[in-house]
Amino acid sequence: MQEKKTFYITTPIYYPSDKLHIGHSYTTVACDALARYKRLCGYDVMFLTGTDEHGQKIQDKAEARGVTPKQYVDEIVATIKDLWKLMDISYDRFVRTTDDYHVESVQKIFQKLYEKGDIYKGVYKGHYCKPCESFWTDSQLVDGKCPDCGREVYDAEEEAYFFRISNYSDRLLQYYEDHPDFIQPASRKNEMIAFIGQGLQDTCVSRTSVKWGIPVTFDPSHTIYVWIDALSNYITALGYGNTRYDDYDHYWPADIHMVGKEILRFHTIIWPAMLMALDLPLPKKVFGHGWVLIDGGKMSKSKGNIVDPGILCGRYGVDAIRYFLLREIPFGNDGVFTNESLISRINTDLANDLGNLLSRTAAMVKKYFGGTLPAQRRADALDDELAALCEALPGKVTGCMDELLLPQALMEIFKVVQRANKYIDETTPWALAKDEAQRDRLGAVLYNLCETLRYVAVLITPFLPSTGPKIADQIGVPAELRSFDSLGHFGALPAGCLVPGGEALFPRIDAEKELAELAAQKAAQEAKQKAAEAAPAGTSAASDVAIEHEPEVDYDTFSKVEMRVAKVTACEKMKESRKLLKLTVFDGERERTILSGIAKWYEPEHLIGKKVGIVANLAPRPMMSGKYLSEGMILAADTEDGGAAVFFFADDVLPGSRIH
RNA sequence: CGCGGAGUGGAGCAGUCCGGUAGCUCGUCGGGCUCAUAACCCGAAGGUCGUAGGUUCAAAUCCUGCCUCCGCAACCA
Repeated sequence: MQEKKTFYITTPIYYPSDKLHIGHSYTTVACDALARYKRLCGYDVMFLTGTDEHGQKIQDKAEARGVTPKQYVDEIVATIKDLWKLMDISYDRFVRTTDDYHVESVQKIFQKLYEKGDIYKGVYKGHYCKPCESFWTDSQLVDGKCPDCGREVYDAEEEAYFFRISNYSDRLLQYYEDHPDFIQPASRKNEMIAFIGQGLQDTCVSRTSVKWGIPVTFDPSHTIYVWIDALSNYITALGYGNTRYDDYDHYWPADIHMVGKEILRFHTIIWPAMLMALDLPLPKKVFGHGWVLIDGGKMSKSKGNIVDPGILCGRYGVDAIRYFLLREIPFGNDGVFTNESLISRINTDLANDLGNLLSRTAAMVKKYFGGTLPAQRRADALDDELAALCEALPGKVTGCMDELLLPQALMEIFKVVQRANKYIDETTPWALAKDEAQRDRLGAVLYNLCETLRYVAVLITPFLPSTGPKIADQIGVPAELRSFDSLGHFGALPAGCLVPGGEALFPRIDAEKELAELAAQKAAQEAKQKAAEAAPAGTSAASDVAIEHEPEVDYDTFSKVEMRVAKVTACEKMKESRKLLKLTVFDGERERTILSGIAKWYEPEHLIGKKVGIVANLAPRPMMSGKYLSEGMILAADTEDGGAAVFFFADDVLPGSRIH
């Protein structure tokens, strides 16, 4: 017996420092559809996802919460697995970078690269400020002195391990040339080539300052930094360097690494270089997909526009959300999520076209034939186009999937749905039903519709895993006719099959009402939030803005922050920056310079003469590679649109007054 | 001159590599049908393809300048 062809596909491993949002769902759902499709086509599929659990940020968050880092990530990983279960993600394996076997493998990989000379112990040459216990590079110094305290610094070195990636520039470029499909979409390939062209710096692959990480075996004061730890998950999860799994030889190299465009560089430069250094084959394809944008911008907490996939699935159904993501986001580009477009997709495609086609077909079989299709059928030339379209569909969808054109694959399926709706108009079954002589013809028409729906049901299942079987159930498709192979020729559905029908697949949404309700919910949440802000002691349990809290501080700690009123004496735009305004303020004693990222929302002339709040004892900060020094911070709040609102004080407040 | 993307009917996009009647989805308008989830089917209107020049028999498409928007990087202490 011939061995099945394998297909290995991976998502990035996600960083569990927060709840996942719709963007993570997008990546994962896309991989899931591909994995399911390949399984349907008979491939031996390995679909890997997981979490990247080390690093400073997790360490900090855990500390703030008063739990160990492991406890912290365990909790979040549980919610991630719940989300994937909810979203019908059929992953075969879930790798965590804190898993023992992964740790063991990563340590071996690090050691091997070190022994080969691809990792070497190097130093950051720089400058050390003893009182501040801080390490600075040349560019960070201000006038050759410590940027924090302005004191003298010593020449010093901090040790770290480096990966000799510079050695691999030429081989990487050569590989791109020999494998034109390695980086997808092609437009991003040029970016990567340009990046390498600038010259690759050896990458720092260890930290001494981060404790929450995998220790370097032969030098335990170092932990392994993200690249080697995280990227290698794609092979450790197959058992490379460990005994937990044993299918590295079976599945590697990966067919597709699916990643967001922001991490494409690491997957097409660092990761292949690592594999070259390990003398391992490279993945066949790295696909950098676009982002799910909200109202034309990136999701961000300060904008309060994080879309929670769990809530959406609860409201509209998992398959509706999966459909939207897979259909609406163009191949390799960014796509925009709005409630309007989501509802519109659900109504027009899923409810009107697909759901209604099933509903009207099942209703007619029931009405005219009591729910059982007759064996007596009379064909007509009108049927040919529909049948031909169905028979061509599996090939078309496969073609799209091989090219990773997921929206196009769905469009092909829906073309058939639309053709079937048109077929009903052409054949007018309700007219045939009035003429007893046309009974055979009517039977054929309804049979063809059921058979068309069978094709649709089978092929749509990888995208909409619960809708496909629901369609098949409603037209009584036997189990053996739900396979890809059963789509060989149009007409396989047995005669006399029972068509039970059922509930509407996707109830139509009253868009106006729904949008009004969503708006009302949003307003209610905002009001709740405002109320919570007005009453600081109150608990704001529900809010669509994820509020991140700092650990509680005592009064002494708070009083260490010296906030004062200052008068803006001068203010100008900076030609080097679009975001920064350079303000000169009088703080009661002296004038100081503060750079503030509010240029987008304030004109300099509107600020001059105003009294603003500043943090007066914030350590001065060199900016723009040390060209400027910012001596403090202007108090401002985030606005709804992601902008900033500066606090202004009344005329009778004197510059220098303390703010408590 | 830091890097990159984008500007096409009301909205969102394709077409641009390889010049030759400007296409799709939604929306609007008109018609048809009544099996169905006020769903389905047919038809129409609507665009000087950001802008100014250039190359050409011919430019959304190639070249040059300019304008606007958006990411990224330096940076928002």
